[in-house]
Amino acid sequence: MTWHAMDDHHPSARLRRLPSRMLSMVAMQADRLVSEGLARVDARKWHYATLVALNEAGPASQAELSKRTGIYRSDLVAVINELAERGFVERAPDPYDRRRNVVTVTEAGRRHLRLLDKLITELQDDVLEPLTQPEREQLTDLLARILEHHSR
Amino acid sequence: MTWHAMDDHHPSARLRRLPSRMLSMVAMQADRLVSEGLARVDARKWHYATLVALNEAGPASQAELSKRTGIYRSDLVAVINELAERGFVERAPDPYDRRRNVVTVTEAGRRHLRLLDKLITELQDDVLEPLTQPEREQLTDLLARILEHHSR
DNA sequence: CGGATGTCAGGCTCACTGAAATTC
DNA sequence: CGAATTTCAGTGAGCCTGACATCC
Repeated sequence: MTWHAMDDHHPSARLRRLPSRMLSMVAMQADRLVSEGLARVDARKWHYATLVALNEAGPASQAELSKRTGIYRSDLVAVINELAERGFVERAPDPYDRRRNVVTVTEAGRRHLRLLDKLITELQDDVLEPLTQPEREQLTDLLARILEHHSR
Repeated sequence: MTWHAMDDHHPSARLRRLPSRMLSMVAMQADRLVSEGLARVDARKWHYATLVALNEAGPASQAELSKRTGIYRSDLVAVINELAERGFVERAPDPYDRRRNVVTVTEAGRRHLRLLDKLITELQDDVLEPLTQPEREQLTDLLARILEHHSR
């Protein structure tokens, strides 16, 4: 839905506690915090997702990366372009399967990932600030169960 | 971020438990369920939000409705158009303040809202299916606190 | 005058589709 | 051949800005 800042607004009681609506709004708040935080170091969420995937499971084709990160194959092109421009990954044709590109993290990429990891951790902390540690775990558990349930 | 169905994919462990990412994904799942459900009766989320707001607090100007629902005042125009086309609301110039329109629910609108209310309740149930009742309350409580915290 | 209101015309991002070209 | 891969072009929705005319 289209909600702007609800600072001084008074949505109806029925709307205020609608789970799907709250999920949208909280997701939007979280997204904003994370995106703005990452923008301060000229990064985007996808950069982080891609670098994490590459770092944890090694070099991969773009199709493989798409599966690991959940980014669409068609959108991954631009992400890899951006990361390559910044020198964080290298894209080279796969000699064993010439349809593919092999994407590899560079040393600069690994350095950048360490920075992003720190930043992301802080930003998650900002998002969840009002919750205690056990509450945060509760939230992620509940979300994980919903997520898994709707992914068959 | 851009995630498609993650049925058979294996996102890295670090990504899988990222709160902001989980929030985005669950919100997207919920949004999809709700939007598809509402589409079956030719309705959109905004229709519901607007009808609820009108029904609970009475006729209002579009600016007032924007505050109640969180829909941008520029986007509300189209929503009111759609609801008016379907005969669910009436838009009339306010005789006491000629800048404004007064938007009023019709009887058909009230009937439609009762239908939507039933539908929305079922859809929330679908979204939260894997959770027990106390867990659902826990989730909405946690979300409400985050929401409120980031709205100053 | 400053400020609110309804409206329109865009902006940008995001999720997603489709198709073409190449290679397996 | 059918299937997979990269890439590009484009759609449609959602969020948001800006501007204009009108009226308080």
